[in-house]
Parts: sequence; structure tokens; C-alpha cells
Amino acid sequence: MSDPKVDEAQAPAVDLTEMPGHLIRRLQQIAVAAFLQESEAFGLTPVQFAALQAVAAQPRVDQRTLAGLVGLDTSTVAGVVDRLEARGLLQRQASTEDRRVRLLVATDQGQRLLADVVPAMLRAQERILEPLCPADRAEFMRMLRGLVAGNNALSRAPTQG
Amino acid sequence: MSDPKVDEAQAPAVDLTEMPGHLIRRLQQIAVAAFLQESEAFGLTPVQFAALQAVAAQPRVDQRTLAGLVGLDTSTVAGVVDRLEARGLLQRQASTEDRRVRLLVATDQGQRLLADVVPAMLRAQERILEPLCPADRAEFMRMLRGLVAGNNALSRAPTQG
DNA sequence: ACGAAATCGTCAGTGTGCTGATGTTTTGGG
DNA sequence: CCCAAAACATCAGCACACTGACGATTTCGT
Repeated sequence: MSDPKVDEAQAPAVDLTEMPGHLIRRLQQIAVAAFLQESEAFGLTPVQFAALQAVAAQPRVDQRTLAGLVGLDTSTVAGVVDRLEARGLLQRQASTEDRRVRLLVATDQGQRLLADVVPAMLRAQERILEPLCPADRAEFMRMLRGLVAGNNALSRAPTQG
Repeated sequence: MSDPKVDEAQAPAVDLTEMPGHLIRRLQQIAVAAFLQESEAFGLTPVQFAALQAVAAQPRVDQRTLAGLVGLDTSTVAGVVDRLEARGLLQRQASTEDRRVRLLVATDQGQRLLADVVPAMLRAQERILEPLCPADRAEFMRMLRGLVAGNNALSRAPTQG
């Protein structure tokens, strides 16, 4: 366990497991894996789910507003919407009032799929927090919200919702 | 602010800001942005930093072991190492004992860059947790470690270090 | 010592995320 | 009213991150 003769570097003594950024990246990988496992049968990614859910909850949003709701760059949203549209889960409608914007609406098929995926998504969320005791889960969520709100302006895609 | 006649969907009432997965994704975006802002002058990404740091701390690792140390897929590691090697920050050496493996060593240039980046990286870590009071920061890190350790097996790239 | 199985690295393909640039449309100031 | 500025969407380009497949090599059972 603690061999003093290991040929290690002389310098840094940086322990990745003490770095918030490293652990956050790992936890994000885990969260995605949990979602994909639970929702395997439906073929939606976490981001696709979030976007579709937001469109269903707020029909006729434009892509810029959607980006603000889910916390994505508008250029990233374009790709996500492309894939959802290609699968017939939502539609892009040209606005008659402002020909710059494309209004998004979930199709019936999209709304049905959404309803099917929600339980799987909720199971994934529970699984992610499972290693914590119930009291810690609430605390963790509180801090998570605080961190995201407090640092919202840092990323290119601040949330508006 | 609260128009009761808004044309919203009848169904789900899913609030993304209550979903751990969503907040974790947002926090990961924030953590990357903080790192990139602080280390702007050096042109390293968070993952590149982690990989280079791990190689410097453990010279002559093979790529598979490195993947386990930083929590990456071996196919992802290949790309990261490609870019670090192209910049002359590390080298791939063929092993004489096992001709399947490529042993990694940080170059002098890589080690110097690493030493320069560490302070910026540490500033980024502090910035990420800044919205929390000091007591909460320690608590958050404890829970983060617990979540990653408890769910380690879930992702394709479990950490070994 | 030989052939099956395991291991290491790589590749193609898909999907987030970002930056910076471009084109189209709308809006607002002079 | 008209032209500059803003807003919306898109594109090319880069970098993670995964899956599934593949060659090359080593190891292990018989």
C-alpha cells in the first residue's frame, strides 16, 4: 500500500480525488450511465429527454429560449433538435410573425414517448443519490442548486428557467 | 410572472431543477468553464490536465492503467494522449517486455507546463465551491466522494486510483 | 507446445458541448 | 424611412465520452 521506493515524480502531490472538478466530471459520467441504463428501451439521451420535456411543457418555444431552459448553447440545441425532429418526436414550425425563429412543438408520438420515459428517468435520479442517506440527499440537492445558481453566469449557457 | 392562462402542457410537471442529473450536468459545464478561464494562457483542457498530471505522477504507465486513474474509456484516452503527444507534453514508448503496451512518460516540457497550470487549476476548484459556506464545502466534497465511490461500477470507466 | 482466451491499443460511428463566423430577418435611431 | 445594430438560427471545427468492432500480442490450459 505504501511503498516508499515507488518511482513517482518528485513534484506535485495533486490528488485528483480531492478536486471538485474531477469528481463532478465522474459523477456526470455516472448520471448519464444511470439514465441510459434505466431508459435503455427508449433510445433517448438525457439531453434529448430534457429538451423534449421542455418543449412539451412549453409549446411553441423558439430554440434560443429552449437553450436557456435546459442550459445549452444554441448551436448545441440545433443538433439536439435535429435528432428529435428526425425521429418524429417534435416539429419545427416557421413563425408567421418573425421569420427568423423556428417554433418547436412536440408531436403526439413525442408526448407519448415522454410519458413512457418519465418513470425510468425518475428511477435513474434515485439511483444516482442512492449511496447517500436520505438526510444527505436533501442536503446534497440543496448545495447543488446553490452551486449552479451561484455560478450560473460562468458557463456560456446560463439557465433562465 | 404567473399567468394562469399560459398554454402549457396538461401532463408532466417535471421540474428539471429538481433532477440531480440535470444539475450535475450544469455543474460539470460550470466546472469546465471555470478551469478554462483560469488556465486560459496554457491551452490545456481539464481532462488533458488530469491525464498529464497522472502520467507525471506515475511515469511509464500504460494507457489502460491511465484510463483507470483518471476515469476514462481507453478509446477516449487514446485521443487525449494523441493531443498531448502532438504538443510534445508526453511521449509514447514501446515496451520491450510486452509489445502490446505503450508506456507513457511526461517530457520536461510537459512537467514544466504542469507546474505552471497547477495554481490556475486550484483557483478554478475554489471558484467552483465558492457559493457554499466553508462548512458546506467540506460536506459537499464528502458527499461527492461518496456518490462517486458508491456508483463507481455504473460507468464504463470506473476509477481505480 | 499449441490453440483458445484474454489483454492492449485502435478505429468508426454517434452524441454532447464549446468558439467563432456567417446569413437572414427584425428593430431602432437619426 | 433607411441603414446600422441586434437577434435568431446555422455552420465548421475542436474536444470529450461512449459503444462495438478489430488486429496484434500475450497467457494459460491441456
